[in-house]
Amino acid sequence: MPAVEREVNRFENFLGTQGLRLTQERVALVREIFSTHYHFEADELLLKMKQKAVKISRATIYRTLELLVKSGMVRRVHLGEDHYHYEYVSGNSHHDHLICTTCGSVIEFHDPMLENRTREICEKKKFTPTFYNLQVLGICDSCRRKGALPEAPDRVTAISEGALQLRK
Amino acid sequence: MPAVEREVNRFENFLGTQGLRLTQERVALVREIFSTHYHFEADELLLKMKQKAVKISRATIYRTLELLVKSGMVRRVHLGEDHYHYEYVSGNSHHDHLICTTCGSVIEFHDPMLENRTREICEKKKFTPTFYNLQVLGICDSCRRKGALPEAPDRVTAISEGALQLRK
DNA sequence: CTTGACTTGAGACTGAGTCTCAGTCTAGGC
DNA sequence: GCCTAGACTGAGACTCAGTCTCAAGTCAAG
Repeated sequence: MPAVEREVNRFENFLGTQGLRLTQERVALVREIFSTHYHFEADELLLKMKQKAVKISRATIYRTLELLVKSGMVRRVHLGEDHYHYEYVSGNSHHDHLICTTCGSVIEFHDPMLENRTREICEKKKFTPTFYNLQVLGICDSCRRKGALPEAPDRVTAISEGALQLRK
Repeated sequence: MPAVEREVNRFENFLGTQGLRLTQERVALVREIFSTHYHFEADELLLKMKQKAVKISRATIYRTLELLVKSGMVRRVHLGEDHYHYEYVSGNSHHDHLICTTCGSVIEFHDPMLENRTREICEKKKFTPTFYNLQVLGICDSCRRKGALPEAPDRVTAISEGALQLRK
């Protein structure tokens, strides 16, 4: 079974446990999400479906995304901009993001050492963690080569909350 | 000079370098921010000023916050909810957040080991970081004692982007 | 075929944040 | 003291992601 169909199946199973149905709309969305996108926005999805002449309303998109998040197949993340992004979860692996403030590209990484250290800190503070999220904003290699400056004042200010003064 | 007035001064200096003026409204906002709040929201500020019968419009609040962010005195952060929070920057120290999904409280911490490791990762990926931000969502000690469960499905889903499936 | 629960689209609504514009203020030049 | 340019402000319109409502459609089970 192709990977996408496996995801459709997974979603159907989840829906089953909730007494919900796998409809045409939901199938179409899951296929779209798991075949082309990795990080995406709700509106982007709406647009894509419109382009493909698949009629799905905004409400349904948001509703389906909510279900996908609940099922654990999709995750809602902040990538610096002021609205949500979504990413699908493959193999449930946790990862963090390096986000280029010049071109918007996202590099993922996973680092057990960071994770362990974070856990240690939580223990020390008697905090029971359920989820953690590390974002690093900056300039990716290819943008730096093109001469992008770390300053990028507008974007950085807009995104990232006073980054400027951290740099000396 | 009391701490708050020192901040007013700092802001005035910044404004000066930009050819901008320190107005009554700006003074009032800086005083408010640096005397009572630590993490706050724009709307909260609007409300407080209204309660104190200080007439300041929403536009001015947002404009002033933008200036404060630019000056580096205030930082804009995402604390899980779907709008911005602000925090003032004292002594420019970087720190991260443990956010309780039950009571909303925020514990700050700073860990050089994490910071170094993050820097190493960036080097490895040839990424030039300008800012980083680590958030951990979970349950604080006092909520846990009161029996709060890590599940808190609604809030966690709403906030935190599929946290549920990370937990086994 | 009926019932009841699930699903959908359309469009109204919300709320944070932004923008515009006309009027006000102020520093600096005369 | 008066003028002027440019900074500043409030009111309210606007935007845009996301949510909600409601009437109509669909489907499974009895």
